[in-house]
Amino acid sequence: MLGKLSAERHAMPASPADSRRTTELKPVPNTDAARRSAGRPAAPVLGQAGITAAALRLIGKNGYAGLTMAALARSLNVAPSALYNHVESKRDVLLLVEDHLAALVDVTAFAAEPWESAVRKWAWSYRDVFAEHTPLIPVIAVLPVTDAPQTLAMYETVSAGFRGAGFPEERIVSAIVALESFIFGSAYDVTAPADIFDSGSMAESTPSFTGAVRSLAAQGHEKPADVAFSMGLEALIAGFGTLRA
Amino acid sequence: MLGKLSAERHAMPASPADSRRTTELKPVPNTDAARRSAGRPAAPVLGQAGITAAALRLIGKNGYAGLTMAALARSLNVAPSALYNHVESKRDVLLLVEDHLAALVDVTAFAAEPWESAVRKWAWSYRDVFAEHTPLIPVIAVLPVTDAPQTLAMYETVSAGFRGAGFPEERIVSAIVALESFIFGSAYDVTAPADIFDSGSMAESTPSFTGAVRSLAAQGHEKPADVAFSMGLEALIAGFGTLRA
DNA sequence: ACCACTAAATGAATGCCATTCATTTATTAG
DNA sequence: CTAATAAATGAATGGCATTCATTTAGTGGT
Repeated sequence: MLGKLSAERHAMPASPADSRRTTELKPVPNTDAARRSAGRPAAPVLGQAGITAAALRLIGKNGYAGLTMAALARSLNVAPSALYNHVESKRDVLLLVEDHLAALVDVTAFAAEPWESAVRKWAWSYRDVFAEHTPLIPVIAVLPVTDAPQTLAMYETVSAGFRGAGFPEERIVSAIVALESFIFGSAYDVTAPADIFDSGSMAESTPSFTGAVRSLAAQGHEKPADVAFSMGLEALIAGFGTLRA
Repeated sequence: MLGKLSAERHAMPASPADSRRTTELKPVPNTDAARRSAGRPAAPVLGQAGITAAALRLIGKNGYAGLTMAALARSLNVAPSALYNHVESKRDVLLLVEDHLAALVDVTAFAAEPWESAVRKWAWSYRDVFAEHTPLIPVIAVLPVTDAPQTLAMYETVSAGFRGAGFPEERIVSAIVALESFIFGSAYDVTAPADIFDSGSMAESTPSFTGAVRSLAAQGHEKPADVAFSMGLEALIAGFGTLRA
C-alpha cells in the first residue's frame, strides 16, 4: 500500500548519473494525523530524520563511495530492506541530505546588508557547502523544489532580497539560476587535483595555454579555484547590478 | 604487464559519482613502434577508436543508463572482458567519449572574430555539446588535461584567443575556468524538467519566489535555461572584457 | 480483554553491474 | 618452426539497489 509511486521503476537500472524523473519524497507516515488514526509502533528510531543524520555521518567518514543502503542500514542496526519503509529509493536519501545542506547555506546577509555583499556572502557559502558534496550536484540541478522545503526556503529569502534591491521581477529567477549554475560548476573546481592543468608531454604543442598556466602558478598563493570563483562572481554581481531599478 | 596503474583499484567500489584519481589512459599498444617490435594479431577491429564510436552509438540510442560494459561489448560482438585489453576501466571509456566531444566544440571564431563574439560562440557551443552529456561533467571537471588531447587542444585555441585579445597572462586560466564552471552548471539546467520551480503546496509561504517564477513564465517564449545562460554569459563577457589591455 | 489495523522490521532472493583471471586463439618476426 | 605477444574467451567474484512474503509489536475501539 505504501509506495504507489514506485511503479515503472526498474525499466532501467538508473545509474546514479542519469538522475532524472519527477520525484516526490515518500510521504512520512509519522505525522500527528496518522498518529491519531492508526496504531503506532515502537518508537521513531529510524524515520527520515534519523536516516538523514546517519547518512551525513557516513558521508563524513567515508565519502559518498561509502554511502550504500547496506552501510546505512548497518549504521542504524537495521536490515537494508527496513530503510524502504521510510524512503522510496537511494535517490530519496540523497534528496534528504541535499535539503539538509541547503539549510546550512548562509542567507542572513539578505536581511541586513546591501545587495552586492549579500549576494557575495550567499554565493561563497553556497559554493563551500556543496564543494564537499559534489556528488549531489547532478541530483540538485534537476530537482523539483517541491521535494525540498529547505531549498525552497533558501530561494524565497534570496528572491526576496533581489526584489527588495530593485530587481525587475521577471529577471529574478534567471539571475538566480545563472548564479547557481556558476556556483555548482565552481564547486567541482574546488575538488579538482592541483595538477589538473599539467599539459605533460604536450607542453610544446600548446605554448599559449602552458604559458598561461605557468604564469598563474608563478603569481599565486591563493588557491586557483578561489581566484577563478572570485573573478566570475564579481563579474556576475557587477553585470546583474546594472539591472536594478 | 599492461595496466601497472591498476593496483589499489578496488579498495572502494568507486561509484560513478566520486570520480577522483590521477588517471592515465591505458597506453594503446597498436602504435607503429609496438607494431615493429612485436607480433601483431588479427586486425584492430576493436581498439580505443572503435570503442569510442560504439559507446557514442550506444549513448545516442539509450542514454548513459544504457552504457554498460556488457552492452558495449555486445554491440561490438565481443565478450565484456575483451574490452579490458584496450581500456583499463569504464572511466576510461567515459574519458574517451569526453575527449571526442571536446573536438566538437566550436572554437573557430577565435581565429576570425573579435574576442567578445568568439567567446560567445565558444560558450554556447560548449554548453550545447555537454548538455546532451551531463553525466560526463563530474568526470571532466576533475580530469587532468594530460589524458585528453582534444580537450587540451581546445584550451590552447581559447587561451591563444584571450592572449591575442590583450588579456593579462596571469588571468587567462582563471577566466577560462570561471567561464567553464558557468558552462557546466548551465548544461545541467538545459536538462531540468520544465516544472522544476513549481513550489506546489508551499506556494503561499513563498510569495516572493512564487511571484518571480510566475512572472518569468508570463514573459516568455524563450527557453528559461537559454535566458539564464545568456544573462550570465553576457555579464561574464562584459566583466572580463574590462581586464584587457 | 480481545480484535482489527497498521507501521516497521526481517531475511531471502533477484538481477544488474564492473572487474579479474587462467586459459585459448591467432598472428607475426626471426 | 618457434618464441613472443596482443586479443578474446568464459567462468567466477563481490558489490549493489531493490522486491516481497512474512513476522513483530504496538494502537484504538469494542
